[in-house]
Amino acid sequence: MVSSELPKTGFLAHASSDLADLLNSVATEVDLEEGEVLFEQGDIGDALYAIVSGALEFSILSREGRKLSLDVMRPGALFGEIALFDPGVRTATVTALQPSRVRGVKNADIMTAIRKKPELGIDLIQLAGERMRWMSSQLNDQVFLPMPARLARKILYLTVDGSGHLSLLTLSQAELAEFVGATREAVSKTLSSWKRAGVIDATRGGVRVLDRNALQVMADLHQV
Amino acid sequence: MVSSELPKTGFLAHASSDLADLLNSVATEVDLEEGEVLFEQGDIGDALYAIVSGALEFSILSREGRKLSLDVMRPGALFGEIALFDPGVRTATVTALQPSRVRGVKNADIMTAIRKKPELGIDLIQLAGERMRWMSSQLNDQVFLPMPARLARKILYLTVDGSGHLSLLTLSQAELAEFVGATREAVSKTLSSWKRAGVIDATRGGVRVLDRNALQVMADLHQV
DNA sequence: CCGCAGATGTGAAACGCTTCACAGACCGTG
DNA sequence: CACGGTCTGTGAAGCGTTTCACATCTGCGG
Repeated sequence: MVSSELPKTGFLAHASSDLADLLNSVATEVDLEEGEVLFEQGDIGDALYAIVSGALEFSILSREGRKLSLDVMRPGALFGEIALFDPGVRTATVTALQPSRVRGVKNADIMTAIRKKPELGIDLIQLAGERMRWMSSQLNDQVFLPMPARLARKILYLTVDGSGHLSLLTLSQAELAEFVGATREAVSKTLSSWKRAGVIDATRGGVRVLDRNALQVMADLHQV
Repeated sequence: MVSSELPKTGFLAHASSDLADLLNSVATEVDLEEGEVLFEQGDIGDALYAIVSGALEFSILSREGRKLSLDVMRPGALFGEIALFDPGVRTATVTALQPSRVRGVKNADIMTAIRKKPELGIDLIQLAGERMRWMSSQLNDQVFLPMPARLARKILYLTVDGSGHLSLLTLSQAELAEFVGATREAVSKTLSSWKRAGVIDATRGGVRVLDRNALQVMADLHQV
């Protein structure tokens, strides 16, 4: 049923072993191609997932088809926890950005596991808590910050990686625009001005961070 | 320690009895005057609260002091669940809109209770799930909807009450503006136009809904 | 019943972002 | 190596909302 090693990064790094045990016993593995959708906002879902390898995008959609991307999730990340005890409509869409492998555990299996090992329930509440904090900060940013500050924050956020900082972010300007909730043109214009200032270097299909501190300043400024 | 009856409305209406038992045994009661702040974004907190009576406002703050109000919570509502297993900085501010009474249960007490009654952990994950769904919809609204649609939605949302619909919403236009994330002037102008159309009636310090269906339409429209 | 503070109405100007339109750059593929 | 499609840069006009500046209303305390 399970064929590959579970990573010890992301949320899994500090969760109790009960969670890893669960993912090693009753989970089913799913492989995704680049661009494949694991589940979509509006689907009925009752499974929690853990990322084994690859990278998945987490986004929400408007009724008119506009997309707001929120996160790029990497190995060790857990998601889909809302559906755990409130199996129902998914509130977000998850898409593979690269060929990826995930493990899913069904609602019912987690319920029985929690009744046997309450510690597991505590882990999952903590997971939900972290997600809530994070969602709350996203709402804060979207409501209170002007576009350039949101852009700076997302670039900084998406270039941290367990150990340290990645300087290169491989997202097109169109994709970045979906992350900040703005148009490609607006993103292009601010990136251009930052490039002129030597803060970043923009190449086709990617952004390289040159001066992290300067970006940090942009992220706090309310005017450019 | 506990002197008054716990309501059977809100989240408490469909939670397991373990939760009510917990709130009846180890909880401490707090009385709040109108305008009093129970906790503030940034505080360290480790308690979950249930509302016994009154009404509390749930809001988030920007660093510059702007406020986005999200909800008015009423008897039977539970909140502060993020702090449960991730005791740390509160992500929101809770203020009494009227004299209110709440019951708080500490992190540690809930942890021991869950280890004895795993069912309780399931209840709390469900609570977290509901909150997540709701936060997600708030983010969706704020990002994708124009101000008039957000205003219509908030008015509709804040005038439902367990049994049916309240027609009168007692919030000033300035307060409504904080709920929709806009200025008082902008809110005043759209309310005026709706008043002219006979959809609502605006009096000093309150809005009365006359035509719920028409408001429903405004809530879905992307242009006025 | 007067006065006054807070609540509401409304217009004009400014601003940030979108929309639209298009030009140029890059890159895989035939 | 030329072509087509995607990605990027940028200007001009438009739109919704904020900001600012007042006028007006309303209810309560003196």
